Amino acid sequence: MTASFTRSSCSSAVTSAEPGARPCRVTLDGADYDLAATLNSGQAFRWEERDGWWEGVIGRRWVRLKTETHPPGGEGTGEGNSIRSPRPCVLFAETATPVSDWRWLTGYLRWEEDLAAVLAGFPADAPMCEAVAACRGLRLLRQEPWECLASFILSSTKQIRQIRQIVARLCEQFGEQLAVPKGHGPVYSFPSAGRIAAAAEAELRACKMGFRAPNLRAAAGMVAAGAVDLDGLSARPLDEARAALMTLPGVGRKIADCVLLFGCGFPGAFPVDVWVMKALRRLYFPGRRVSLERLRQFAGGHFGPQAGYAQQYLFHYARVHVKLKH
DNA sequence: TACCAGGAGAGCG
DNA sequence: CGCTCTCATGGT
Repeated sequence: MTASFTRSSCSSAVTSAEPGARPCRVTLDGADYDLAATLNSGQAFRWEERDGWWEGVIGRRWVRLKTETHPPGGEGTGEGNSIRSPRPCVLFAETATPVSDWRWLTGYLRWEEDLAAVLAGFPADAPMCEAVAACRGLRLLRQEPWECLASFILSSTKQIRQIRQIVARLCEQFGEQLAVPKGHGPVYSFPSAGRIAAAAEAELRACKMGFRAPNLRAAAGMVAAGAVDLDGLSARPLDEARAALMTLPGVGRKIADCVLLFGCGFPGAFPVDVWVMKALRRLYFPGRRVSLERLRQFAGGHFGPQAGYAQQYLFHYARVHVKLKH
């Protein structure tokens, strides 16, 4: 099942003297997409919920999103949570400027990905079944590699909430202002590697990124100079791409795997952070001492070709579970 | 107050 | 190899 049915409406006036200010809408059909879980599960850091919409920036476009999910059997089917029956889901999207081709959006969201096929590749053990049941509709995104890389260089030993604040300051300070509909506050593009490389370390530290500032600046310089070709990574073998990323300062195994999974489309990349580490130990090795490297080894063999997707379910499941306790 | 946060990298035995 | 320490900042 793919989301092939598209309805869109744009103002066709192209000669307007006002840059922006002409909203454009589209409606896309799909299935099983939890926008809140997906945009708020520590993959991307620029989405905010306002008035029932998720507002954010993709590339150089402001956009806001909303979904409506319909139960497949109509009324009277109760809360039956059968994994086997996908729930139809409609996406509403609005931009500030005219759009004729929406692939930049469907690609970012992986809107047309067959989630059931992905889930079918997960191991059928109890922990994964629980995670899948608890995080229905959770998706991976396909982000721009540079924004993903820079964001995760800033992520080390930071809470997700703070990563968002730092990224917001960085964009406000060094990004370019984008068109928004009337009544909305200003938004900014994610600054290019060249722009960040040209900034002084003190300017970056003013964004409250602390000791990560020299790493971000140096990594930006290497990317801007072509020392690491981010857009070429997806065509290389996983191990090679990872090694290339790890030549960048501030990029170790975990952050490299985040970029490979969220930005470069490697489905087998499996980032192990403190949350996933705790989840793996508690769910699969209770009462035993297992090293980080051993956990990675286990994950690579146990979760199959969609290991990265499984990791996102474990991560989100672990975080939501902790939040429920408070 | 003490501890933790989607870590990395250096120094040590 | 595996362990420990530090880095900067804000939230609980």
